[in-house]
Amino acid sequence: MRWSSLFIPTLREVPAEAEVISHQLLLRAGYVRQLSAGIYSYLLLAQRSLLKIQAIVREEMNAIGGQEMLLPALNPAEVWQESGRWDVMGDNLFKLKDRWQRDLCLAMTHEEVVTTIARGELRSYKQLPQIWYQIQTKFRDEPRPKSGLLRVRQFIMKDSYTFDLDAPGLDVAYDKHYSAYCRIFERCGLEYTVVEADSGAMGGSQSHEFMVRSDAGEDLIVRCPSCGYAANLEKATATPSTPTVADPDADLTPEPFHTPGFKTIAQVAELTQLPESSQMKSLVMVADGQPLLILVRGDHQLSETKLAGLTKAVEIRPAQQGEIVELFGANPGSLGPVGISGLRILADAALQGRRNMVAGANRDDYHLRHVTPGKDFQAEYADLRQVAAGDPCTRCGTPVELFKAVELGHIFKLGYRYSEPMGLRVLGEDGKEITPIMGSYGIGVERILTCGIELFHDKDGITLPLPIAPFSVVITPVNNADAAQREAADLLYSQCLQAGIDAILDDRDERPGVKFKDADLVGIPYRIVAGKKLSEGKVEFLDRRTRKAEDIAVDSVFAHLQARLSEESARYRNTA
RNA sequence: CGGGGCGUGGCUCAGCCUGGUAGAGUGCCUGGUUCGGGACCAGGAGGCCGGAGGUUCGAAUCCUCUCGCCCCGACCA
Repeated sequence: MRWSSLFIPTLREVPAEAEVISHQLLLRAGYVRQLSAGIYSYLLLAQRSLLKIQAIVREEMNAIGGQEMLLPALNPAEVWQESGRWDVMGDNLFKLKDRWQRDLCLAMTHEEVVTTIARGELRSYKQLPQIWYQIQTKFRDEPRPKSGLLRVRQFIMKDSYTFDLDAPGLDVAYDKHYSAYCRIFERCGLEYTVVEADSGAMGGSQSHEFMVRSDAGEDLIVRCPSCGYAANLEKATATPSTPTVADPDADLTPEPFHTPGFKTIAQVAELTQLPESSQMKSLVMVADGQPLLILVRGDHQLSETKLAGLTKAVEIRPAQQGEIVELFGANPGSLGPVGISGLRILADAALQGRRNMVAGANRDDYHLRHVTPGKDFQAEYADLRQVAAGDPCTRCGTPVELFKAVELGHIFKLGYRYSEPMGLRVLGEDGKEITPIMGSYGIGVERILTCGIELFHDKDGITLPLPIAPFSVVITPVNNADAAQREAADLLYSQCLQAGIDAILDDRDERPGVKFKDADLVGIPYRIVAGKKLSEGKVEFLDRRTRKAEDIAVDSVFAHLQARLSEESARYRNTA
């Protein structure tokens, strides 16, 4: 393509609304324009890159036997009501009415639709397994769209769904997706981590997320640098660090002491000269209307995800002050487990076996010392705490690290969550009805582009990996008015076209500086410049990432380019 | 939904406090000179100052309401 006739609106300055680097560069490099909060137009460059990403996804999905479909984005309310998600998804589901006032929604995923198709058509065990997928626009009314293309209300997703006869069959489908996803992200040139993920309150036995480390990310990942254990913080486990001070080794009785105005764990630690790890933190949560007393060690944080998983509650919220006073007769800051009855008490496993700790006295401005779990109160113990950086890894004892990441893909064993209630049945070999077991698997297509930019950029702009860059090579005559330069560039450009190389010819009537800056900004992996050394029969060949430039004879530069391209492409394929 | 910030030519912003004919840089158009890292000279186009209402002789500026965008939190397949 000839740059002079393309719409590539690059900007010199960073638009004020963009804060994360990928967002800034997507705007500056003319890839996207924003239409509204969380709604973007993908211009030429973004679309070219996204199409390359989709081609890779498609190839790998086809390679595991995936069958590509295209399902409707506009769905009738009925199927969502049938699965229960019409209500469960709440405001996140875009809902609308047609001219007859019938309820419709814009689909955020397609479990309901594929299950509807499957139950209408699948009759026999002989038809299983099935892997169905699509690459399609999804809609989610996010409460807070942000960070450019990272969290948006309309986005492209590759979503696939598998139907199997039994759990071992699902394992096979799941493993196929796992390895296909690895190949996809490797072929896109991304550095990623696979982590164990929370499978949610909706059941399901196993789930992995494919994450790219980035400060722009919204997820926190726990990883052991030694044994490779990696999990989403929501689900991660680790050994609690040893309490800073050992518990008093005696059979002591709880004893109140005055703590006027000392409400936080830190303040009480200051007063008692005992570390936070010697205290019990009491939190009151309301799970589906049921109040619960939650205990964690003073220096630990409650994981609401783990609590939700344990209680199977749909809605969990902190109790309000009024509710707390009614239940405990004291205000937050002086709450504790001693003397509480008629209330379910859940304690984090790290408190089991501890003795003589400090807790609130359920009387304003008083705490208790010498509180021993199991003796002074009874509780159910479970893993409820959020892992902290530096906690010893459960497997190998190495301190774990914590980092932010962006979720690129999520694979999920659904189990019978949809097939059972929606009545998907096939006949088995023995003539009896079987409910197929399902899996669902998603990849955020724009997130591959966005993470590619987050990972690969420098002060001059984008340095996307070759497989997902919008063009492979830019050919730049320094001065387009110079006939020799223009003709050399033209020749090379037409050679590229004939060879199927994705080249762009910068034939704009601009000064060289402008063309170089733009080429750097939009991130084309290779640049060939026809300039003043053309009179000596040489052109410059430049690698965008390394900035290495070499002078090459005009008549061999095309061969050189071909060699570099195939060498570079091979890098991404060989690792797969 | 709670907290904060911002809406002024395409982009970045000044002007607002202390009301009095709307500015700069950059980009864009025309002509000329220039041509290896965002050139220079000259001329020019482009803005209901987010919207509505109010105060005032007079509002970008003061007041009220409202809409939009961004950030933090809440929320969140």
